[in-house]
Amino acid sequence: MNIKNNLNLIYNKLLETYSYQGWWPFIDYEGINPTKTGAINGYHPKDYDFPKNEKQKFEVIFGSILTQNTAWSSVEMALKNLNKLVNFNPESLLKFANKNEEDFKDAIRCAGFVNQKANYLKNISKFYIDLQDEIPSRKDILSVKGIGNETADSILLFAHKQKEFKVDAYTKRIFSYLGYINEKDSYMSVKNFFEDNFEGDVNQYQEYHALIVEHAKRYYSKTPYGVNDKILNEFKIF
DNA sequence: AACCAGGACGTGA
DNA sequence: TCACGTCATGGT
Repeated sequence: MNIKNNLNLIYNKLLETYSYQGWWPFIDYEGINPTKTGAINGYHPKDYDFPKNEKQKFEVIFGSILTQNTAWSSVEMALKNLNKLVNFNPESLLKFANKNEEDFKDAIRCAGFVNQKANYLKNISKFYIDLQDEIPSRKDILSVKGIGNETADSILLFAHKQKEFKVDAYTKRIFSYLGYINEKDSYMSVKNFFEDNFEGDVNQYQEYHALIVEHAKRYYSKTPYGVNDKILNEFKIF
């Protein structure tokens, strides 16, 4: 059993099944991918040249925080609300959040955890205002309160196009079901597993994560996870 | 009406 | 380290 090869074979299988996912979605970009579950706008299949500007970069960064344990449809509404109140840059957000705390919270309330996320958005904004370099280190991003492993990789991979594999609950469900990892493995061990064994560039890192989400939404959202997953059944290794 | 959603943090063992 | 409670809201 060649695990290293299997991670690439699984990637190919998912890509063949669902095609290009066009992540990260943007609220002001009209892409089309009718096969995707949930929202169909904002995705840009097969185009990896994002973010195209600073505004989109911070849309990814703010969205990465807003989507913590939250459905994307809710995040999309929050971003649309926010877009009417502030420009997607750290100075604008921080200024508005401090002067109009309640309006700011009302805008993002639909994404849940409003009190926490309001603070997290202000924290990351301060971080980028003070940032000296163009691209922050993973360690420095993690020092921001509200940015954990997954959000850090989300920001690095989709906002800064850094080759960091993003792991989420779906990733663990699929690959523990198939027998490649254990459900309770640490974030970093799963991340390292993919980075050591999946051969792909930064665009394929983005695509793999998006494909995992698409696949997991269909077969790994209800327990027992994976029982109806016939697509990846051939890759089970136990 | 319980359960889940593209997690992170604080606490106590 | 690690398991567990908490954080909020909307959809199914």
